[in-house]
Amino acid sequence: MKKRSSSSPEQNFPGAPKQFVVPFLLLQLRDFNLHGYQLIEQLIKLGFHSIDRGNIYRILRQLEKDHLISSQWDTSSEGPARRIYSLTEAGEAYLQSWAASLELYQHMLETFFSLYKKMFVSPSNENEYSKGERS
Amino acid sequence: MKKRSSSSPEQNFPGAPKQFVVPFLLLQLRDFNLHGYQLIEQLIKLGFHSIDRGNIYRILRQLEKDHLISSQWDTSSEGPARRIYSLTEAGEAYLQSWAASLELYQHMLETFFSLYKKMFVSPSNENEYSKGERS
DNA sequence: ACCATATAAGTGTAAATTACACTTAACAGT
DNA sequence: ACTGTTAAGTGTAATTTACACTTATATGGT
Repeated sequence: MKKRSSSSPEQNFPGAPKQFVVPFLLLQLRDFNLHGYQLIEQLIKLGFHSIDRGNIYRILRQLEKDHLISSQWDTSSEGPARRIYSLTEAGEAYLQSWAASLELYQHMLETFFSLYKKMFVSPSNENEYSKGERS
Repeated sequence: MKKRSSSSPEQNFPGAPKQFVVPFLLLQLRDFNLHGYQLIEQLIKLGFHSIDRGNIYRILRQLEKDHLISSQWDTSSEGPARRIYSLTEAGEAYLQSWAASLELYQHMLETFFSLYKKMFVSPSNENEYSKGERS
């Protein structure tokens, strides 16, 4: 029954959405076979502070169900057993399609900042842009 | 009881998350006082295809509850009444904090693509990078 | 022996968000 | 009267996220 932050202004930049996390996970697995704990560490290094580790494990299990990654237990090294993930061929294709999507996000962000930085446009005819209805 | 696309690879790039939509809404209202329908049209022009119009109206009502935007009915023009939104001072501050957050997203995307494009690194010592465990 | 810490992989679940379908209302044109 | 466009919603199942908690192996300190 507790209330969470929602969209209220006090705090911002919640955990990056799955749409960001998934392509990063796949990208890392393209170059190395890694286990969840390592993947999470890498994500944090890449800027994903405040990610929920539990949910990352869930995302990995889901990606495996979708046959985009595969796993096998590694009991060879010391410490608790690790589930080593690797990217499947389907996963590589999926990563490619994600890259295309992220390019769209990138263009949107560029658009945002190009508009955002137009703070003080042409003060001479301000009436054209001043607050009011547009035709 | 119907199943939705989930994270399965067949289709990608779902509607951009609220985290993207909100700053764009606020940015538009910084320069013009607009009503929901216009804001939605602008979003679509900016690349937000497949947004849910109903949810945008809900987001606007929520932003108003949070005192980030304010509205008033406009019955002057023909057609159905419009709810004209304008950005509050708190909303401007919120937009600024969102801009900072979006910069972080931008850096992440840059990182993604710089890693992603490193497709075929130094084939001479491929064994260093070939699939296998990292130390 | 006992405790704390680090590593590793989870589970439980309330709250928030998203997707998809549907509704209401004003006005314009045929 | 019916169709189309503009405008602003509501209902709600499915999905995602946030926060709390659990299990287990091994190491180092007291």
